[in-house]
Amino acid sequence: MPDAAIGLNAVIVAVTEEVPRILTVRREPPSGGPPEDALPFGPLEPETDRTLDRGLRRWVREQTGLELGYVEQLYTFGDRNRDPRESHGGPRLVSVAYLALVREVSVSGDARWRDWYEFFPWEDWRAGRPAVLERAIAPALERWAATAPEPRARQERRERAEIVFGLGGVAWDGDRVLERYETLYEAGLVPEARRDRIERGEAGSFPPDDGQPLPARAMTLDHRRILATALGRLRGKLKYRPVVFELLPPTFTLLQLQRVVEALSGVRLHKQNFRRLVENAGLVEGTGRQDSQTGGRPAELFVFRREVLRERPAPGVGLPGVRRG
Amino acid sequence: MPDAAIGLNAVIVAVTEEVPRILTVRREPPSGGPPEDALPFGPLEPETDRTLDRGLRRWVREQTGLELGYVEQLYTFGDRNRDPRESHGGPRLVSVAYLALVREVSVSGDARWRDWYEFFPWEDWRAGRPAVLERAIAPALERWAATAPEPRARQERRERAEIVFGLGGVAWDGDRVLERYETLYEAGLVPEARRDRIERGEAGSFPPDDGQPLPARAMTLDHRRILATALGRLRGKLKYRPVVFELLPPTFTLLQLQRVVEALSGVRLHKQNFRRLVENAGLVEGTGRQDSQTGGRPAELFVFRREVLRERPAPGVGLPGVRRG
DNA sequence: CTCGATATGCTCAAGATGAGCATAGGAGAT
DNA sequence: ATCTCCTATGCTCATCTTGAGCATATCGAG
Repeated sequence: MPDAAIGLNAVIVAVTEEVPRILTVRREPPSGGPPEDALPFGPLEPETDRTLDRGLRRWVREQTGLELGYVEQLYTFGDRNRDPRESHGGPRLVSVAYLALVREVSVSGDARWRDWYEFFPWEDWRAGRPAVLERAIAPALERWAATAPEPRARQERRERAEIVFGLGGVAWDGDRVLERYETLYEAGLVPEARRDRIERGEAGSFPPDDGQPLPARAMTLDHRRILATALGRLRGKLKYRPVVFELLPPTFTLLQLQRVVEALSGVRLHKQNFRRLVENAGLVEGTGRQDSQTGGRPAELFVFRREVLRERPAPGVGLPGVRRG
Repeated sequence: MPDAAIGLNAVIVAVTEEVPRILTVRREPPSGGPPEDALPFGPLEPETDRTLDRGLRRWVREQTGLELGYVEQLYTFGDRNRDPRESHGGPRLVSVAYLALVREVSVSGDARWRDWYEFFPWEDWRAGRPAVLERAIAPALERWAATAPEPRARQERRERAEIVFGLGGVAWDGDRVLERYETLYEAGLVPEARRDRIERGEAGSFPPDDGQPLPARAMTLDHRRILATALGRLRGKLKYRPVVFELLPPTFTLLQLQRVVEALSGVRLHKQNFRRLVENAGLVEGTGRQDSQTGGRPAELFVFRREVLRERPAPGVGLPGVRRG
């Protein structure tokens, strides 16, 4: 049975000051050149790592000094030539990606926290519909659609662009982060699409926008795809599992909770309805104590109510009162 | 970088005559003995399989003659000693499991279709709360809880049993298939738990019910765990993506649609509300033609409405009017 | 043409959601 | 002291969704 190497990637998420952040390290790209942002990653040690997530925890500890708590498997990436070294005799690299949620924010080594919306500016609707959508994405996707050879394919590309980016009257669906990234990749609007094609020797003239990638931070290899997978999964999970609390201190105000949910989902919520939902769902419990750092009337401090797991089949925060863009 | 072997597993689902079926093959267990049920599986060929799902399609074709359509990655299983051959010098085996939905039901080789509820009888609530819950599962889990060494651990086991199996007044959550299977595994109520412990040389006296596994069909290795993962994922996905239609002929009556949803989710639905939901959601479109095989008033034939993908962010069938057990 | 069976239409109460008004209770400025 | 600016928190109300069930339609079989 032929062999392959198993890699482990971690998307480590924290939210501080209303900014969702992910932990990155700096790595030289395999083809040489200046260091790029990367997710913490490393190989599984088949001899010593009893389970995949233990291997992951070991690697993260070694690279960043962080002890992970909540961890969840995301997806396994195994296309050939994810890493260009494969074409030069390297082994087939299959990577298992994980999502981790943490509270702490002190890291060591070359690790640093970055706002995840630097990598996906079009995903943050908290200040309204991002301008990059109309200004850059919509016209570039229209050029992409127009250059398809068949009328049928042009139609399909337009439809896809409208559905995933909420153009032409279609509603925005926050969870489709990965579909949006993949559409941009196929349209040649992210620099890694071009880089990958060059490395594979397929530098055709095909996608029209190769010269002007969108204003967003890139990552090494396919790490931005992994990040998009993580963001989409987390946004979805928020709605039916009480995972936000992994990102909050043990005690918090309802506005803090709301801000974290907003940071992750990328939309602003209606405050009163948010509280009603969270309280009626029995997700939280007042402590009687107050937080006077609010700059206004002091807010009550709440804790997560574990019993909710007994009472409700799928307790999550939902997104009450999303402001329609 | 040390190497490992990549395996690919397929959970292939079809629904015929209101029975959800999965495709199994017969395989000798690694330790010898009579053949057991297994999921179609085989190694990734790093040289020839460009992507993981291509490798999977190739293997399924070779083993069963089936061409897969809809395919979705489920989970990657990588614990050490999933396959006992590892302890005898074999390579570390990491398996990527996939879910596939098909319509066709003719297969070749030693492949055969099996009712998936044979493997999980407690998951089928269509004829009311399964008797095995009260008769066997609840008391066995209580024994398991009672034998925990610490009072705290006893409490935690009871709570877990109640939450995942809907005991003691907790509502049944159809999606938690995997959590239920894993609870039974830890409690020693499925034969593979005992088998794995013996193979690892840990045949302690610890779980109390080792002698009397539940009346359910087992599978080789950890394939029943993979199957539980698939069932849970499919039940969840049903609610927010129009995947049922992958299992139906292009044209169908609303009752056929309802029966397939019921077969998968394991609960009976309120008919009128189901139609209202499905029609209001714009998931289907009448064709004007009728099916007169109903044994009653002829039913209109419907088709899936692709446009729904444009209109709704998360179109799925939901489960309106679940009869509370 | 009546029975049994299923399809399909409709109603109605209860609950959830979207949106906004109104009041409460702090801190800092005047 | 009191005014002003904040944020917290309580409450209302129209609208939509859901759960449940009644009533009627339309077929085949006897």
